[in-house]
Amino acid sequence: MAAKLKDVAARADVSVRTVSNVVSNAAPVAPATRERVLKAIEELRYRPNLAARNLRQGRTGLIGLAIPEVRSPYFGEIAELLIDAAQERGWTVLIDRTGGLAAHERRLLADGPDAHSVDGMILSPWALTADELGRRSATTPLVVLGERDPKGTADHVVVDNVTAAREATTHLVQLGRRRIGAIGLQPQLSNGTAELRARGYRAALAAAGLARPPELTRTVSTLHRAEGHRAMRELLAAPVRPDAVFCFSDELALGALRAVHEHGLTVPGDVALVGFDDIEDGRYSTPTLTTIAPDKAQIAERTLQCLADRIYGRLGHLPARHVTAPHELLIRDSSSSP
Amino acid sequence: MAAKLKDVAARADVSVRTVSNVVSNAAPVAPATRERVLKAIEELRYRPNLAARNLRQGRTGLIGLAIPEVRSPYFGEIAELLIDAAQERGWTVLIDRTGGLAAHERRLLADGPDAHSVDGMILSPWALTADELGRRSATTPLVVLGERDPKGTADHVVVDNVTAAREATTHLVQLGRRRIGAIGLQPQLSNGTAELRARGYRAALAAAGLARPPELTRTVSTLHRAEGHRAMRELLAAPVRPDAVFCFSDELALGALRAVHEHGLTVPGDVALVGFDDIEDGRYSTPTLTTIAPDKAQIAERTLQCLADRIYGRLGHLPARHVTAPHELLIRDSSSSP
DNA sequence: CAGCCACTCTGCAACGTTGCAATCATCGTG
DNA sequence: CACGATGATTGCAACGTTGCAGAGTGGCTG
Repeated sequence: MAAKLKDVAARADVSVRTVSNVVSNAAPVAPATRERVLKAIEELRYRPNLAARNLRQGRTGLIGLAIPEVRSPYFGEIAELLIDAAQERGWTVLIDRTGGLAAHERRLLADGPDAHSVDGMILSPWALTADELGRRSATTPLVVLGERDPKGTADHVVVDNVTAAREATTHLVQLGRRRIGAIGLQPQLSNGTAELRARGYRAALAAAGLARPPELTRTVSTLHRAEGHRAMRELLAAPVRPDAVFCFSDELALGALRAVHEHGLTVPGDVALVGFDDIEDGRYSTPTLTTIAPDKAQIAERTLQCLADRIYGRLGHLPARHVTAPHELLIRDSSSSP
Repeated sequence: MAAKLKDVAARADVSVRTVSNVVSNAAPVAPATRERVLKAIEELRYRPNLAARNLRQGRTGLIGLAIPEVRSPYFGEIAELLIDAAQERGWTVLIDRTGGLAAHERRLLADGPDAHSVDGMILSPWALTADELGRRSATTPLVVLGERDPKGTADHVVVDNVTAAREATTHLVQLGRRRIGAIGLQPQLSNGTAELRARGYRAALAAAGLARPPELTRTVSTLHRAEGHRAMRELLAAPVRPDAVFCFSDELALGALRAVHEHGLTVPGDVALVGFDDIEDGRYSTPTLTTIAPDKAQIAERTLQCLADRIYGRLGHLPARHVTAPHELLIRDSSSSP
């Protein structure tokens, strides 16, 4: 049987309330008393009962994190940083894998994760439209990762996808490439990210006065390697072969890289590649992968900052905040001309 | 204000207890009454308060998962499968990243994750000795991932590391390789896994009558790519260069792969490589990576099976179980002789 | 020395749920 | 028709904690 406040109180010969005051620093306690209580706590190995505390305070100490998948390198890295940032603030993260399913995401918005009550939610939506996000009725503080409706009711933490994609594409232009393709469009998803990156891609080509033949862009169903692999094979099979491709994720780029090699061509010699996300894999692939690196640490930090502000009500009912985290173009071997 | 049982009861014109009975199926309720209650629940958007339920029942519905890191592909994949398996059983997984620190792991064993109470724990120890695991005083059901003291008090779910490592090494022998190195020994860790794989590696060489010069084995501080990269560089710089290397993880192997390429050599032509874990990255690297593939789905499933048995007391106080999940040697391009 | 204040400490009640035991209605059976 | 069995429903208490209001103690001030 675990020790409770009552047991500690009996042993230290004080009231239950005083023990509680020591434990949670709710009211001043005389040094001598505090000492005695702490000793009793130690001896009985007392640990507060979270369920009771939560019931009383209406807080759970839990943060819900809903992401499409844990195993993907990008989300894995983000999840880890978020978990660390949450831990620093005394929260524990409860992970919910949406699998990118709209129904699952919708349920989360309405009910919270797994029927567990949480103090706040971090959602990385995949299939949900900005509209649905905006209409959400739940009152749990929510921070959305990724660009969405600016008029939405929730805080957003984003990177500037249009600018980043433009920079990536412009980099390829400056290498002297002229048939620059793109892999990663997702017209079937209401997910705005792919569209924003596509916009940056087109803007860069337009600025360079380059043609934008539709056969140089490929849509994908997921951002996984397999899709990048398939898409690149299609591009290489077409009559007009690209001499560079901007992939909307590093995983797509790694799949594409493999397809190029299988086709007997070289990277960056025949085809230059740029990815997006700066996952660790890209630093050890052959060749290493040029990529857009979002500042993930800052994304995590600002996300929790937003959440904390909402939970502790520091923002009152201010309108939703839009935080843009910085990014950087990391030029590595897949796009350097040796 | 969220609706509670009382509100629903008032609206459905029944007692609080009856609503509770409908919600938790604790006692039979007449169809008509149930209907009325469900309607009220719907209208008021009632959701049970978990904190109160937990307080009353002494259960939390939470499972702690403690792993060294979330971002690593292997643990990410395992975590995802565990989360899914837990969800099927109505549990929510709470992830605690130990960072592979002994102190952190020790604290977990004593206190549980983040001072949150959980119904059960899954621990993938990194730095903890079998001895410390065995001396654990906490009574929370615990399942340990990875081989440890067979006399321990906790259930274990493992793969047969010795056999797997022997198979991997024997495969290299059968390719005709004679200077077969190993990357991944971790003598500084009490973690038994590396030692077991090393044992299998040595056994295979001994069985083939091959020499085992110590300069062909490399220790590492972590299982990351960077360490594999460094270790392989050292092996290639030595006077006796290996013609094959068994890496104790796929990440090590991918780092090693890069080092081989940087050295102007080819895989598998000059050096054949075999990894361990079957992470997704290895299926898309160039060349694709031969590896030992543990049956991760089964690891997750059996782990939760064990945990459920403990939590629901089906096993009573039976001695600790040792479950061995199957594995498989997947031969891919990094070790085929084209 | 009365009066006040600051500092500690305390008891009570409540958070929302469920286990327990009791009550009430209904039905089948001897 | 009486009685027990069965089924449906209920009230009370308790889980371990903290907010609140208040009591006790001692010192300082006027």
